[in-house]
Amino acid sequence: MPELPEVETVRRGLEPHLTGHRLVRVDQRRPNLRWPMPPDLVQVLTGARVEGLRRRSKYILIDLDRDAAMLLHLGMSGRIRVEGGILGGFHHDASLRAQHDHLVLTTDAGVTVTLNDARRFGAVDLVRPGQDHPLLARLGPEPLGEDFTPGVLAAAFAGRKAPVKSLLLDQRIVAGLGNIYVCEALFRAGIHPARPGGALAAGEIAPLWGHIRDVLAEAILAGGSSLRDHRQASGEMGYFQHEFRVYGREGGACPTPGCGGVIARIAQSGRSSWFCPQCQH
DNA sequence: CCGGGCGCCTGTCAGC
DNA sequence: TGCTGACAGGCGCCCG
Repeated sequence: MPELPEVETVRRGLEPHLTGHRLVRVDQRRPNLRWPMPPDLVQVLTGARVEGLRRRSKYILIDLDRDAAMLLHLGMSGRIRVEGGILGGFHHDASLRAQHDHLVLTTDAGVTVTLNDARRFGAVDLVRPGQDHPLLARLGPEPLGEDFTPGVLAAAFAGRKAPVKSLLLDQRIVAGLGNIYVCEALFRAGIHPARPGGALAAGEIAPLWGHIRDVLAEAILAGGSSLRDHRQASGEMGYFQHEFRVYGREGGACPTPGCGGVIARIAQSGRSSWFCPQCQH
C-alpha cells in the first residue's frame, strides 16, 4: 500500500486516539510479520503511555513512556483501523478479514487500533533509546524536509547509470517515495523514467525536486491514494487516486493540454512505470 | 560500490 | 465454473 502520503495520513488519523493515552491491552495474534516481532513486545506495550507519533519515511514511530518506541511499517498491504470511542471509525470495509488482524491495541478510552496486513510484508519492532535501528539507519532525507535540496538530488544522481526511476525508489537517496509518486513526479517534470540519473541536467533536477515535493504535499492533503488497501485510520478512503496523471493509466490520453500522447507502460526492474512518450524525455 | 533480479505472502482479475 | 498466470502503494538480500 503505502508510500509517504499514505503513512502520514495514517499517522495523523492515529494521533488523537493514541497520544496521551495508555495502552491497557495488547493482543498479538502471530509471532512475526516480515520479521519476528520482539519477544517482549506485549510486555513493553502493555500499560505504556503514548507520548506522541512520528513518521520517518514510510515508518510510524510511536513514542512511549518506556525505554522503547514502537516502530510500524505497513509493507504493501498493511492497514490500520481505529474503532470504538467517541471519535472511532464507522465505515470500515466489511471485507477486511479478521484473519489478517495481527496486532490489536486497546487504549484507556476503549479505542482499539488494529493492524491488518494480508501479505505480511509489514513490520513491527521496538526501537531502544540511542539505538541506530537497522531499518532506519540508512534512510536518506525526508523529501518534505529541509535536508532535501536540489543539490542533494543532483549529487545523488551524479555519475549514476541507473534509471532515474530506480534512483528515486532508492530510499537511501530520498526516503518515502514509492512507485506511484515517482511515476507522477517524473511525469510532471517531463523526464522519461528510463533516463540514466547521471544524464539529467541541473536545469531538470531542480524542477523534478519541486514536483516531488508538490505531489507528496498534494497527496497528503487528499488523504493519500486508495487503490486496493489504503484507508485512513477512520476507514475513509484517500482521494488522490483521482488525481493520477499517468499511474495505472496505460492507453489513456496524456493530460497535458495539446499533447495528444497516449500513456505507456514499461517494466523497470520488475515494476511498472507509466509515462507519456510524447512529453517525457 | 553499482545495477539488476529474486523472493517474501495473499488477493484479485482477465483470459481460457 | 474452475483453473492459470499476471500483477499489486515495499524492500532486504544475493549475485556478477
